[in-house]
Amino acid sequence: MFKQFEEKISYPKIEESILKFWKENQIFEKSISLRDEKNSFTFYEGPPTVNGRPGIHHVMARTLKDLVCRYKTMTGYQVHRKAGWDTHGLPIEIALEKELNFSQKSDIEKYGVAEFNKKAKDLVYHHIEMKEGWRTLTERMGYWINLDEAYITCTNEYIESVWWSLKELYKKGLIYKGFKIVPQCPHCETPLSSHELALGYDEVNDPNVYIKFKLKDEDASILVWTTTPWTLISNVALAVGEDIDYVKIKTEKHGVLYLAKARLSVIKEDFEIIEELKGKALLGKEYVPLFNYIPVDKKAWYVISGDFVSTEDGSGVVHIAPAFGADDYEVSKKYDLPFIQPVTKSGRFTDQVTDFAGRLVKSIQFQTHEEKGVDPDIIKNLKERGLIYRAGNDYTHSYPHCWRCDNPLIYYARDSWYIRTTEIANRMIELNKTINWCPPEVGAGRFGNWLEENKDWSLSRDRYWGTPLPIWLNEDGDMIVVGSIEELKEGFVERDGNKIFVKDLPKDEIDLHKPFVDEVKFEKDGKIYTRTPELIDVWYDSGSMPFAQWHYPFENKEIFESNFPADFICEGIDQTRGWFYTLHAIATLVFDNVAYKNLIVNELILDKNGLKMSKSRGNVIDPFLMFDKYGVDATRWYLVTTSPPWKPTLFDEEGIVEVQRKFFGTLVNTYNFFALYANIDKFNMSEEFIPYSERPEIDRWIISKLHSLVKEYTELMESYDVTKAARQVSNFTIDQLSNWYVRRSRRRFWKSEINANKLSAYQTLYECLLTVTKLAAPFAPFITEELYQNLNNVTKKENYESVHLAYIPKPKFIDTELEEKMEIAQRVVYLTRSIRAKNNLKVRQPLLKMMVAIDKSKRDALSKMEDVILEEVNIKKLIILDDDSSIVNKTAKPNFKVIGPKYGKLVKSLTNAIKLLDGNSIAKIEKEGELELTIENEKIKITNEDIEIVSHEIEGWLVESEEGVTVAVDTELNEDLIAEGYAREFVNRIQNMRKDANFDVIDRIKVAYFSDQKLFDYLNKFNDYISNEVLADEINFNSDLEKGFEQNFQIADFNCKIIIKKV
RNA sequence: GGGCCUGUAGCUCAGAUGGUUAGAGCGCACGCCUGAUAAGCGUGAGGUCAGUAGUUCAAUUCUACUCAGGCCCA
Repeated sequence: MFKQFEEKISYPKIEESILKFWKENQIFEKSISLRDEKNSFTFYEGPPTVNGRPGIHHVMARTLKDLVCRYKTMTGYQVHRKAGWDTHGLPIEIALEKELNFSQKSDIEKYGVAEFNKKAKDLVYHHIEMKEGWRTLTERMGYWINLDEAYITCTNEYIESVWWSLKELYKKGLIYKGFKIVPQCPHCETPLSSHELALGYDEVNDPNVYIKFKLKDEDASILVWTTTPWTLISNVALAVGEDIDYVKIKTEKHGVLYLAKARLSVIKEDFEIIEELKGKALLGKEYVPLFNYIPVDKKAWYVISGDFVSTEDGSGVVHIAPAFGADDYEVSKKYDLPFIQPVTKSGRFTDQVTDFAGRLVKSIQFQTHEEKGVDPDIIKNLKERGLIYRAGNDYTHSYPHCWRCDNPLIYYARDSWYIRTTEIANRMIELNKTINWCPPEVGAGRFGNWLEENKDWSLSRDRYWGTPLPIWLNEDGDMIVVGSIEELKEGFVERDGNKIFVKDLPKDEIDLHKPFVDEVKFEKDGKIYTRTPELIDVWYDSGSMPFAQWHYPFENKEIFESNFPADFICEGIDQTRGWFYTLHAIATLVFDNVAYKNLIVNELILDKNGLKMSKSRGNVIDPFLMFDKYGVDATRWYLVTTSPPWKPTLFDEEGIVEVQRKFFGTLVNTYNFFALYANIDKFNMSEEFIPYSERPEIDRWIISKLHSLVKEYTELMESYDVTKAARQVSNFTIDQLSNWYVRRSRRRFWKSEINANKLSAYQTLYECLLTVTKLAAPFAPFITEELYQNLNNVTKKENYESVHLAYIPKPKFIDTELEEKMEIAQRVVYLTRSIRAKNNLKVRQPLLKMMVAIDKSKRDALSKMEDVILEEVNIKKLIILDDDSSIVNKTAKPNFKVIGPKYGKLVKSLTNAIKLLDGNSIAKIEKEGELELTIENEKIKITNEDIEIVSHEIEGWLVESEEGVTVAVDTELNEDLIAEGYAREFVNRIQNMRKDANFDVIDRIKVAYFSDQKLFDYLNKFNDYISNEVLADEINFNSDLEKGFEQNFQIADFNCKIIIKKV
């Protein structure tokens, strides 16, 4: 027996039981072990940072990852997939600082690095395993990935692989220490890399200040604009553009000022232009420094030239502080300007800056409190000295913020370690061209541009919880780079004044983290090497996962080699400069290869109003809530089908409801219909298989449609267009299978004894259901499993334990001609229904005849579909009209695609001429294939191809027309038709009563009714028909049935009481 | 300021190698059908395909610019 679904299905409940089934039978494990290892498809899991709870956007990315892997499995590939967790770095440290109530970085030192790191490790493991955490989400949503052998970035093995790769880079001369302007987070007291910078731009209001720099040798000032007043203390020069036009103006209040002519709009008072001059003329002018806290050793405070100066904002003069800007630093080297660095790595002024010593340069939000920056006080100071032209705090722009603590960054000159990625930038660009990006524009555009502007990778971080930079230095700056634990063992530690070699330490004391690694020292040629204290960028960790997840090259050499590069990865667009970049950069650096061949980029998920989801707006969607309400399948299906992954998705719960009702509801309903009748007929696919060629037209049609679907689906999936693939499955199920095939074929299931025709219907519907189930399986893994089990457990046609171990079938029976035929039939039916609807003619009322005018080439197809059409529209006779039929009025329409290229400019006049052609001329073209016309004094022979002939009305009939098909319906009724209509009404009432009375579909009944004699006269003619339809053994007029089920009706003008009773 | 994407019905989205009637679902109104039945189907209202200019016999589609929104970069 096929299992029937209850009327009210609880999808979440089914999903729970499927999860159990998978677990007990190890289906996931089998989906890998049962596939040929030589036919592998490699997927890399981008490790989420295990920090806090997962959200709906994680469900999106994980659905895409999962469905591609499941699909590949179902096409025969072996798809290994290791989960991974990103466990190092600032996000974890910050979460922990919060927990420990620390307010600044130095608290960690006070607390003890060893203890801090131990806590960090505990925290990440807790986040992985906690309730409603990562493991729960992954399992509940059916994301199949190996969680038990996940790679975890904070293990010794992982770090050792990372170290190995760094040593490889060192050997290639790609690692160096440099003094550069870097984005520095004063809160976290660490530099960030440019890709981290990309993660944290925010719209903010900054100071908008115009300052007067007094010139030494004339009574005038240069007007300078800045948004960072705190950098003025380090000012050493002013830059102008040599070719920019400047003006010298006189004002009442502020005296004589120099500024760019194009920026005069900043002067809000009356002024007089005294002189116009080029920037060149200003070069060398000396000015009085604003501050002199710090003595300088070189010539400073004069006007220099800078090609970066623009007149787009400000005053057209840029103040130069070499310690705080990349342009400033570069130009200062060119002019040999002094370097003033009065700010510490934590963003505070040094004691040298007496008035502001210890003050923060920017406001910072600490865990416990906010501390204000120094800008307002500097402005106040300058104002008191009359040096401010104008000061506000209203300059709105996007400014980089720390991606984890949200505080504004400062550009800051300092020492740090770099990877020379610029050396392989061209190679990265080249390799990138071989990657299949979905969508392509992100790869060519966003990522491509990024590669072209490549800067060296700022690798080091001044933090605690992360992979240590494996570099040891001696006092001369000579370095040792450690590439493995073996090499580390050559070092020693000092314990109680004793020197102990690392190799002699117990194994569990060797922890590739701070503070242990800092203890280790090396001795070479009599010199002592100590570790440089920095960690590496956490993004380097995740970018190393292709090899580090396998502890390569220390173990698993073959596995790594056969699984590199990945065939497929999939992450959010925010990873363009994150993981996508670090994977690509490291693969290019270490292996001179790509790290992935195909990738799907997914966009943000917004709320239904298009706003970003955020806790403060309260519009965050909890994935677990969706799962409990609608189930995982509907949520997954909705996310994938509502818009392509690479377009922002507006998340609307209503959408899930609709998906569930329309697609899943229809699919399950269709299955239930099948199960109902198959059970009655004891059908189980053990019957003789009826070859497609011997099946009725409608069966061959749906089979052909099904196989066309498989073909299209496969093509789309192969090109990673998963949204379209799923939409096709849904359209087929709803429109073709349910609304046409099943509806058209219903009678075959519920009528008559079992014969070839009925068997054919069962076999056809079974195949459709089974195939649709398989196609939908990667997207909706649960309900498809349930359906597959229900179908296959009875028939035992396949011996796969799970739909996910089955194979996507190959399309083999496609009959395009037949599909086209049915399309014509469907069009005729729709047109006919439209006529009936417009004229209020119920379908239950049979009509005598209809006529169809259609192009010659399609007449044959139409006549083959006659039965389907007539039955569907309840009309007795179909007349297909010939060309020379005089009842059709024909006009001609130009076929622009043909005449356009042929006649060019004549098209306009020709169009008019064609539209004016009369019936005779059209008939002539139809008969002779051509007609001569004179257009603008040119003789033109138009042929059949040049025009399209449209039949648009039939005299005296109700007519509808569309795309070259014209349908006309004869609405005249006679007594027989009326009688038959009544009989149908009567049947309909009884069927409804059977339903209301809860009779079984196969129960036989007796019928009795009371009504007008006239109605009886009509109905009596159709007694056999009625009995047959309602399974009645007898029908009696004007008699009663004891204890029968009775109801009163109105049939046309007659009142009627009907009583039915089971036999 | 630069790059990329988006702009089609009240809403969510399709589509068109440029061809004269631009589609679907949801919502609304009115019908219909129903032995799958708390489904289904049809009809109707609703669109200057963001705007302007250009290329073309023909532009919603191609090009340029403008406007609006998003993401990214400076």
